[in-house]
Amino acid sequence: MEQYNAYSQLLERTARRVKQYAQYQFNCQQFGITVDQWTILKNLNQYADLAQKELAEYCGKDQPTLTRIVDLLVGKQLVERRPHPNDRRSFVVHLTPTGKAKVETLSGRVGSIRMQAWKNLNEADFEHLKRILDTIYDNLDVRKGETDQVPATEWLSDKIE
Amino acid sequence: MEQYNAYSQLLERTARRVKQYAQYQFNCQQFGITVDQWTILKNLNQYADLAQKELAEYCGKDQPTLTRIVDLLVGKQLVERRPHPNDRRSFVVHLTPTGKAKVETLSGRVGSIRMQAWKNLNEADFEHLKRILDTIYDNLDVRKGETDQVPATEWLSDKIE
DNA sequence: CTCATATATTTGTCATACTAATTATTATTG
DNA sequence: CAATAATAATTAGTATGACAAATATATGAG
Repeated sequence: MEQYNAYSQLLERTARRVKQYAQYQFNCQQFGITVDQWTILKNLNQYADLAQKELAEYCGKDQPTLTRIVDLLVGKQLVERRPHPNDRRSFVVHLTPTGKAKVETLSGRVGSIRMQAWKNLNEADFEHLKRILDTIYDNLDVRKGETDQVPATEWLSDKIE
Repeated sequence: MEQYNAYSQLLERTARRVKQYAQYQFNCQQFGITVDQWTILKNLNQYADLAQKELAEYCGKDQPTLTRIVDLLVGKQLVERRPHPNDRRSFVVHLTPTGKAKVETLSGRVGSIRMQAWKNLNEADFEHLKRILDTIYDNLDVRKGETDQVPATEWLSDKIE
């Protein structure tokens, strides 16, 4: 039973290092944003003008966290909040021209940075990993069946189109 | 190249859920500590009276983070700082009787909680996962060769003895 | 239509991660 | 031995994550 604790820690430790490595490279190369901020910009560029709730869903963040990241991006003038056409409770987040330019400039460089993690691994490894992580994710759904969240599997395939 | 970004996010998202699920159960069952605090107690119980730097290494935390977690555990009277016998810069962290009792009480229950993540997976999956995560971890060693850190593989095998 | 309920966002609080800088002490070098 | 460099721990600042509560608006039941 002990080993499950160790596996969990291994997973967390690896994820932390992946993020830390990316952030380190972002800093060295003076991207001027954090890895999480990049995630927001990336998704906005892909899907364009999402409400914050949707954006949070796509980015895998909760709403308070998203609000704060959007605040920072607004401060950097990379995105702006626009009123939602049908719902005055809601905002649509829009990439500014500066933001769009940043996505386009950095896209390839982020890709190279991310790639570093996956050296020495092959397609079969990716498939294994994807299946295993999806299984874990679904094992831990606290509110199973109650919500309309995107199943783990679809979520990923959406990203890599 | 895009897919590497998505894999990284998948990994982070899964790790986050594993931690969140465990913390949720800790809270429901009123363990009175966080998952990260548990990691410290667990390692102290296993290795006994480590200097903070060593403890940080074993737990996969950096030193500032460890300092703060130890502060919280001292506040809960689960551990205490003792002077290091040979080095006055350093402290040794010691499990109090209360702390030791807590580790013993919770050990099995934490194991059960952790196990939940790994349902529907078999030994081969664990082996794959371990190998893949270790590969990633070693791919991202920023200061390769410069430090005496524990290689990924040994780190895990140490935990599950 | 009105009231109760649900939803989108924000704010607050605590815990953790990373970086840089500070302090006290130890180790090294000339 | 004295000056310098290295190390253990701490502190400070910023960002993120989880959760609870507050606010404004929308929706649904009667």
